[in-house]
Parts: sequence; structure tokens; C-alpha cells
Amino acid sequence: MIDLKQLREDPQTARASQEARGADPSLVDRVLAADEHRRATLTSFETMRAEHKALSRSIGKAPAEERAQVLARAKQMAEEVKNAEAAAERAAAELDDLVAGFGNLVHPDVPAGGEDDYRVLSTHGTPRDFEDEGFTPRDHKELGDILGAIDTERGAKVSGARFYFLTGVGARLELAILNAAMDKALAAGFTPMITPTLVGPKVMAGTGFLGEHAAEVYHLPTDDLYLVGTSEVPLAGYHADEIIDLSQGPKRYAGWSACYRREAGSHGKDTRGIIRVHQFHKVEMFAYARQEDAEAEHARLLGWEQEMLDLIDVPYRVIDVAAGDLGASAARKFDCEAWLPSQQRWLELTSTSNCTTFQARRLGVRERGADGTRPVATLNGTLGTTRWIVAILENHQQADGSVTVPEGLRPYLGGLDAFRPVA
RNA sequence: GGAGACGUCGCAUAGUGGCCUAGUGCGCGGCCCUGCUAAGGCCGUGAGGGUGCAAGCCCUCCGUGGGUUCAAAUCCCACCGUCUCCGCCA
Repeated sequence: MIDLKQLREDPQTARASQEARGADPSLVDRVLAADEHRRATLTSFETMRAEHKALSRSIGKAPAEERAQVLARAKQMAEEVKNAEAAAERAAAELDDLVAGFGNLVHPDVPAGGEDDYRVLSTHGTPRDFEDEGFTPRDHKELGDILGAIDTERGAKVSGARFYFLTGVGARLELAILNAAMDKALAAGFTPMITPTLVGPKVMAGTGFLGEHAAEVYHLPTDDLYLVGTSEVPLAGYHADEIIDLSQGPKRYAGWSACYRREAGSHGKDTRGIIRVHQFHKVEMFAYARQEDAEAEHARLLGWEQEMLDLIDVPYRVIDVAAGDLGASAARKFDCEAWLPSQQRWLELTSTSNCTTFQARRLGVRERGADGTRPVATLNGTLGTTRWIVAILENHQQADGSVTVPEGLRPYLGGLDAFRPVA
């Protein structure tokens, strides 16, 4: 939820943000008009209510001969107050509808434009030259078959397209990635968390996932619960409606969870293997920080992501995602993309967003300030997911179909130095 | 799933239609008293919103949502949550 006071004071920034996202800048003016209407109807209603309350209180004390008359007047007024209240509620609902369509104000340094307008911030490591090594790299699906690590056929048999079994070393590799991520988080001072993966509508809406991308989310209508696409959702809801203490620095949580995504808009995209699936596991960093600390915290989250990527030793680059490709809640987002030899392209492995006060405002997460409370900033970032298996297998494969285990992961695999083809 | 009890300000509790504009205690903060780790006094102390240059004034919130009434923490209905017991499952 955007800050209406800020919008009133500085509509131009909001218009510019809308334009950068490729959204409608005139929404700003419609919101301002609706806001003014809401405040006018509210003031009128509250004034009437105050008069009515005073009149009601006087009934008990009124002299007997006047009582009937005062009562009649109060009855009539009750009706008027009811109408005024309904008008105020309608105005508030109209405003809410407009505000719901408003994404967070984008950070001024974010490149404008859509998916292809990202800015590359840095590149790390060098993709291997397989031609020079004398063989054509296999893709992760084929390696998964050879190693007995990934079974997409049986995943489809049991649950449908985009489901899979991780088997043998595949399962072990996922656990290794997630455990390494948890250790990294622990070392960085995060509180490890295992979260609910079913959440109620309030938290789902509060984190901004029921807006444009509602079709991405699994919903269980019988119980009105949503399956989360990331533990960002329960972790953002964790402190909902609370006043938290950030005087000792940001509150940092590392959530381990299954993640569920409908992938409704991606038919035919990444259908092979486990790049884009309905269910996977993830360790997610989540931080509550002071507004003025948010940008520095964002850089720290990115730093920890990079440390994890160094651990698995794959070539990657960092991009500053363009405004039009940001989620509604994000003011800025950095993705780390690993090189995918089989497709000669970059694949997103981590994503860290600075949501400034957008989520916290709607979820009611505040801290005490000099005078009263104020919303905090929330940030999130990936520390490890099932998808990393793809990058690890492809980048560390050998000509014979075996895969060298990156040094950093060996302690999590009982010292195993390579995955070897199964008979 | 069934039965019962409960849900009030950070915590504890009072409040069963108008004197609740929610009292009290604890905690917390400030000031005062007291020459020392004791004890006491006074004042203040929730959230959200509207309005105003400001001081202030006003509205809302007693688990949530409806309803009755001129008037609801209080009466009615539904739901949610917590606890206890029973059943079922592991």
C-alpha cells in the first residue's frame, strides 16, 4: 500500500514511478480525487455522529415533558447518521479499490522499461568452454536421468506436468543446498524459521500477491487458504499488526519452506526438467528494517546471496531489474542469474527485493518513532532453492556424465566429491 | 467432530443498556522527597483516522463480522481463537 500523505504532497514522483513501470500515471490523480472525496464524506459523517451522541446522552437527563420530543429528534438523526456513514464507507471502498491497483514507488535508480531493460551490475566467474574441453554439455534433465537424480516422468504420472521427484543424489543435493543456505543465514545472524505454507487471505493480500499476480497463487476455497509461493509471505505476516523494536538493528529471519506456484502464464516456457515447477523448496531471507536502513540492508542481502553463489561456484551476473518487471511490492530488485551452458543463457537463481514500507503499511508492521509510530521497511532475498540443482549439474558436469561436487557443498554431502552415472 | 469455560489498554483485572468520555493495580516514563542497595508522593502513559499554523477538538477500536436500540464492552446471531474434557486419527 502506498503512502497517501506522500502522494498528496508529491504527486509528481508517483506519476514518474507509474510511467517507469509502464503503468497509468493518471491513476495518481484519480486516487487524489477519491482521497479528497473520502475525507470530505468522513468529516461530514463524524460531525453528525458527534451531534447525535451528544443528543442521545441528554435523553436520560431530559425533563420528562421534553423527553418524547428529544427522542423523536434523536430517532430521526440516527437515520441521517446511518446514511452519512454509508456514504463515507462507500467513498473509502472506492479509494481502496484505486489504491489496490497502485504498485510501490520505484527507486529512482531503477532502469525504466520492461523485462529486457534490466541493467547488468556485475559478472562473476567465466562460463566454461565445452568445445575446447571436447564435448557438448548435457542439460540438467539428461544429467538428472544419468545420475538417477531427477525423475520428471514419474512426477508427471503422480501429479501432472511441472512436478518431479528428486531421487538419490538429487534429493541429497537439494538438502545440501538448503542446509548450506541455513548455515549461511545462521552465521549472518538470521533467526531460522520453518513457516506455515498455507496462509489466510489477509496476509496473502498484505504481501501484494493477490493483485496482478493472483492467478499465480494456489487457493483452497473450502478453507479460504492460500498456498504460499515463498516463505516471504508468512514471514511478512509474522509481525503483522505489531509494533516492533528495531533499535538493535534489523530483525532478520531465514525461512525454510516448500513453495507453490501455478505458473498460469507460462505455458510452454521452461517445460523441460525442473527449471519452472509447481512445487520446490527454498531458504528465504526476510528482514524488517528502518526506512532509512532499507537500502543498506538490501545491499547486505545481495552480498549474502553472492556468498552462497560463490559456494556453489557457478558463473553468474547481477542485474538491476527494470521497473516494469518489478512486483507490485518492490521498489527495487536485484536478481542473480547463473550461466546455463545447455541453453547459452542466464537463469535466475536469486532475487532480492526492497519493498520499502509498501508491505508493512498494509500489514500494520510499525516501530515507535519520535512522535507516534511509523511503518518499517521489509526486504527479502533468496538464499537457496531447488532450481540451483540445474545450475550446479550443468556447470560442473564432466564428459562422462558425472558431476563434480563444488567444494563448498561437500561438507553437506558427507564429503562426496562427485555424482557418478548410475548403471 | 461433540460438550463446557473464556477472549476488555504491554500484563493482570473491574465493568450485565445512559453516571464508561472504559476504572484500578502492575509495568513503563518524568518530576519531587529521602545523604547510601529501603520506602513514599505527584503527574503522565494504547492504536488508527479526520480537522487545525498550533494548542486543541472530533470520530473509531473492549476477539471478528452482522443485528436490536435514540443509545451497546454490556442484549441477540454467526464466525474466529485459546483452554479443559470426550470422540476420531496418528
